[in-house]
Amino acid sequence: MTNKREAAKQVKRKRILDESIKLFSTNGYTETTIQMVANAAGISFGSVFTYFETKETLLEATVMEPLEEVREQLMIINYETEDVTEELKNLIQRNIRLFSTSKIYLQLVQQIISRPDRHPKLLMSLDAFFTDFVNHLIPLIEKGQKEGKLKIQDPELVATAYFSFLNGIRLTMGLEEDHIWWEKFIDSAYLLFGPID
Amino acid sequence: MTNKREAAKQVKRKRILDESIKLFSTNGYTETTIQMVANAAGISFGSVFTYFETKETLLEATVMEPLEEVREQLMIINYETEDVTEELKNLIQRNIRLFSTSKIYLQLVQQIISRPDRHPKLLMSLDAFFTDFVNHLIPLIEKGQKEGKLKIQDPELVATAYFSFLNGIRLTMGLEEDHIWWEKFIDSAYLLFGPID
Amino acid sequence: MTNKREAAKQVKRKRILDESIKLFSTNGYTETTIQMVANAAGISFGSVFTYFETKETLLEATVMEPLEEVREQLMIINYETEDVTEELKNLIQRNIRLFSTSKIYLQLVQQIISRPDRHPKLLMSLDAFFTDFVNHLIPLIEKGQKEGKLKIQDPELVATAYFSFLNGIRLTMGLEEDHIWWEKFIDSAYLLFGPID
Amino acid sequence: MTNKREAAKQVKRKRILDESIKLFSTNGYTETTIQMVANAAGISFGSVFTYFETKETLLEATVMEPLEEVREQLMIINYETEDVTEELKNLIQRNIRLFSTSKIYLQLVQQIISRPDRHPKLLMSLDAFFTDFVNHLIPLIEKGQKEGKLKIQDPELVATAYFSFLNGIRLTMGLEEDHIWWEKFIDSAYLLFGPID
DNA sequence: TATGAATGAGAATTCATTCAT
DNA sequence: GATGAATGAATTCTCATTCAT
Repeated sequence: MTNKREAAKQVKRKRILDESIKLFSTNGYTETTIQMVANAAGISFGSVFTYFETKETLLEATVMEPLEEVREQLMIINYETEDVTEELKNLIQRNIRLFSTSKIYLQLVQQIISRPDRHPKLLMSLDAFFTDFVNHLIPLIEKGQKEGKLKIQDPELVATAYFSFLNGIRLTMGLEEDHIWWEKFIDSAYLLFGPID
Repeated sequence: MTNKREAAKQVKRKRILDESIKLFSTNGYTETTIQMVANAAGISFGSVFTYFETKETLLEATVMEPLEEVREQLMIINYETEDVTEELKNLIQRNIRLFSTSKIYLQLVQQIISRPDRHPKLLMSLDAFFTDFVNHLIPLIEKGQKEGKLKIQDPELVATAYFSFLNGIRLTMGLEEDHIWWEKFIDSAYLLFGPID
Repeated sequence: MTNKREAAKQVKRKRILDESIKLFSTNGYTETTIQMVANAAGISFGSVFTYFETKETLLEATVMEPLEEVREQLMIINYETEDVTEELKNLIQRNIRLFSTSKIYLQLVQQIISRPDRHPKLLMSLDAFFTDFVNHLIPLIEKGQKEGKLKIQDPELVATAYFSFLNGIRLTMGLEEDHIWWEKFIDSAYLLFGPID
Repeated sequence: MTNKREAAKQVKRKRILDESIKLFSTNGYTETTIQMVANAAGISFGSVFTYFETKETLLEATVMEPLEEVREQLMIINYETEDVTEELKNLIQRNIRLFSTSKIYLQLVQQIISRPDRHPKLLMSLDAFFTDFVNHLIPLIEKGQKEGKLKIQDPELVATAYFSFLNGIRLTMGLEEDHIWWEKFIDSAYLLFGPID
């Protein structure tokens, strides 16, 4: 009984969130109206407020909830690998594919980052995410450097550069038509780690 | 006479533009009001319309005019150099310094890029700028590759990757405190070109 | 069985009413929401509608039901008294105490009276109450005048003046801190009846 | 030039204020919409905000500005009078006439007082006004008592009682039709001062 | 040219009421 | 009987743009 109702609620909530990603991403936060979200989700205007107290709250959920999914996929690293080079290339490929298939969501994230003063709460979360990512990558880089597979560089710098590169491509590929190019950037990304031969 | 008057006009126009960059960059287009611009520029809000027909027009000028300055500085390349490696490193350093000192303006540009559907006219211009930049860089990369100083890669890809990297750092450094880090990325950027030895 | 259930209902109904007095009195009719009443009464907001059809109905009950209690206490007059002066002073004392202890309720009543066009039904009831009060008082005043204890004045005028005075104090004491002052007004009120010596 | 424009502004502002008194008084603050005010004043909705920043600001002006006029008229007292009794009667008559002709405004004031927590700023001002009024009246009462014309009572209490009485009549006369009665209350009010003979 | 008053479309949010569970 | 999700009318306030002075 209650479960059924609760389930229905969750479904509806998810629908709102899904449509919000698209709308916020395309139109920006300010220029997306609650009415638009409601229409897209097939519910009445007032109902959006049943699920999200304010527009700001909705944005927060819209940004934060998918972030956890991204985190899960982005943080998969096999530190025990025999072949660091191989692991690194695989990791880059996974990351680039993730970025290339999350265009809409990432566009939204970049809007948030481009307005750092506006959504401070979100910015802090995104910043923490970034730090996490960098810290996850460092051990692998260190391993590669120890094994003489990678040039000696500050691992934090390398990880930061790599993450920046991923984001930068997303930004630039928003300008250009996005195509198979994405895959080509795997090699470029790899270079940032300073592979030796 | 007329010259004096004309000069005064240009000064005022410039003041509006300068304040617009800051305001649009910080508050975003929609959340910056003409009133705010007028206040910042020390004129009445009605006067803004004397210099710019609409808010959109103002944004266009705000984005496009500094772009020319950026272009000038970004496009300086000495193709005749004896030492491609040296020239490349100098170029990267100049570029990174330019990016690190243009934070406010670039934040504005990224807002535009994060909303590709919104300001199509501006997007086209920025896209053209990007293409220009890439095309300017290609000959130097080709020269380096021919001389055996750089790994053989698609020059367009390399140039694109490099430009993306610059933009990506700007994005990420907006998250992190911006500091001497910028300089450190010179080496990372250089790696993207695939230097041999 | 049914009695028990019925009793439980009455208890809940009373709880709603009690909380409504406080909330309507403090926040006004429009700015009190059914949700607030429900929260205060510890029930779900949907349940309020089980007990009161509409918000207006709730207000009516909130104003009218305590009025009967006030009526009972306000209308106690011993017409057969030997000493009119004594009876009058006692009556004033009882009335003033009642008013001083019913601040919250009276504040609500004054809100109703201050918006005569808004709740016409309630206003009629309050008006009838006022007329009743005046009519109840007249015989005592007449008796006092006949016995030469009170100055000859239109008894209806005197009663009206007295009732107005009570209400006026409530209003003014809302401004000032309410304290022992209330008791002091007994003498002032007495003067309105025109005591001789 | 500027004067003409400034004058026109003041006229329009006054029109808004005049209509606001009526509307707020009749419909209450919450149930008066800016649209209603705009319509009544014959201007567009948005223009109200040209003259008053917020609805709350408008209310404040609506309550406070007429208060100064009331103050002027209410505070006229000739302390040097030969005949305190006469002066007192005249004063009461003036006050009662003022109250009887300011019904609409006073109804608004009473709404404010009936919601003490809502408009704290206004309440403080009204409270200060009340204190002023009482303090102005005290010397005359003291004089009357010294001259043996008035019964010895705490002058502050008497003044407070008198002011409360005036307000109470306004409240009660809101219930009853307002008529010549007002004038009749002059004698009742006079009694509050405790005249001897 | 400069100013700022006037306008009104548009947006977020609130809330009484209804009604399915 | 109790609950709370759904609805949409209603309201305040914002702001680009126009235009008279």
